[in-house]
Amino acid sequence: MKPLQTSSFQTIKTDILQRIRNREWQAGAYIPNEVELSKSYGCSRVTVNRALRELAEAGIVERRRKAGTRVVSQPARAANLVIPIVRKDIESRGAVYRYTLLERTIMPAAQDVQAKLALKEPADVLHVRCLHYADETPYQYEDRWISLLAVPKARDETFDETSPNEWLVENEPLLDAEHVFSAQNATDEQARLLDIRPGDALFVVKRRTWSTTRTITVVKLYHPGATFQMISRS
Amino acid sequence: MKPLQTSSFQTIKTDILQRIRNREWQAGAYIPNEVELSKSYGCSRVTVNRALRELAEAGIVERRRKAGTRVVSQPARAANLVIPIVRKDIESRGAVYRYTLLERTIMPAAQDVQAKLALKEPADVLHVRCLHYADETPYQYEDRWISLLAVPKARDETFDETSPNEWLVENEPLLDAEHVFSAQNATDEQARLLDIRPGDALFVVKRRTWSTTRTITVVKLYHPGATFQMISRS
DNA sequence: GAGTGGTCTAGACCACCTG
DNA sequence: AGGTGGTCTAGACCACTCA
Repeated sequence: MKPLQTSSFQTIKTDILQRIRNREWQAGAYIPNEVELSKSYGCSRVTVNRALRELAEAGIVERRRKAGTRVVSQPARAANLVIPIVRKDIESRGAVYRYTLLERTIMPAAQDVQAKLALKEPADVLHVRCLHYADETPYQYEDRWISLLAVPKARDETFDETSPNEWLVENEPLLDAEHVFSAQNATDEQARLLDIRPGDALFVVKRRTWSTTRTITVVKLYHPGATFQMISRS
Repeated sequence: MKPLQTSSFQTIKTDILQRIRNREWQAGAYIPNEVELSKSYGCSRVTVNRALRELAEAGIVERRRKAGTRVVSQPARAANLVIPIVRKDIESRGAVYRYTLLERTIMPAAQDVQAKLALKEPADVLHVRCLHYADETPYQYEDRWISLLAVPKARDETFDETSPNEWLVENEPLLDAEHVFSAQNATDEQARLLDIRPGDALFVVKRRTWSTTRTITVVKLYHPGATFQMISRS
């Protein structure tokens, strides 16, 4: 399945994982320090360090200076989740992508929007609602608020052809983001737009993106049948 | 918010990210190689390597030997998602945890179960259904299949007191796992168990865990109002 | 104060890939 | 064939934090 990893730090990482699995190193216990491990593995300390660092990033062990490295008792499952760009997601399934703009409004931020975008004073915001189709079937409904204080350029963009998703990736790339996933029943309007029945379960993704200080956009994505998959390998 | 990172590779990583944001290094373009970067930053190549490696892991750049390092055009959003152990999740919200066993049956695997657990021949499997409460309110309904071929010890465990979740964490820790998230409407039975209305939107997590070769468990978790949060920092 | 992990360096060899 | 990233080493200094 996976290509053979012959690098030394990988071998060491796997070996340490084995020992933890076999209870040779019990949960909660401290494992030998880097110097001792490097001696027993016959490698340099840096190599052991990399193995242990990656295990710590995976949540398998905890490390603290002076204290040492300890096996985490009940590690929470952690894994990398990838949320693709809608168009690519649809196209990778072999479907034809189409985009429709439903609304594009500029207005002063209302109380709740001001809070969502963490605006300190009232300011103009851009409200965009749109639909993404896969083979002419509604795939995702997008409801987005953009702070014009943070992205003034967005004022001149019509979003007729380009979806806000892609426009922002082009114009404000690599923002920090927070995602919250949940399930909710489709409202009448959502059902009409997505061509499903009211009450049908929707997979909802709320995304907030920001640059150093300013919150830039808040978006809610509604998928009727969407699933997210993630694989974690120890 | 975040502690100041004064380490050299962090500084370099941030600087490279800045240059990509500022379009100094355009999407799709190759950036200078490690030797050149280490000269311009006045550091060793290993330090640049670590910065670039982490950016590659974050999906910001792509690296190939001989070719070099290229800025990814439209990086898919990636982030680390943490799925805590139910009990810890509930207790961390300040609620009281309680567990109830609904069913514990040993039977030969039916066709579909055999497929789910990737069993090559018919074998006994353990079916466990249970409920997790937060402050006496149903919080999660769990429907799990355990391969007794892979975990024979489970045959002697009653799961009266300990939930299969925690029992497995204790007895078969650190398994590889695959998660699939989706939304679905509650069936009549699910609604009754979770004390909600039929049709209410449920957040569903399907988890498959395995060790080197054998699939060990398949579990479906149904949350009425559950949300998962994840934060990605560039 | 002292032990541990966190990081950096200079140099080296190798694996992989592209031209 | 040659350039690039991937990794390793030995030694070093530093930062953190526990006792």
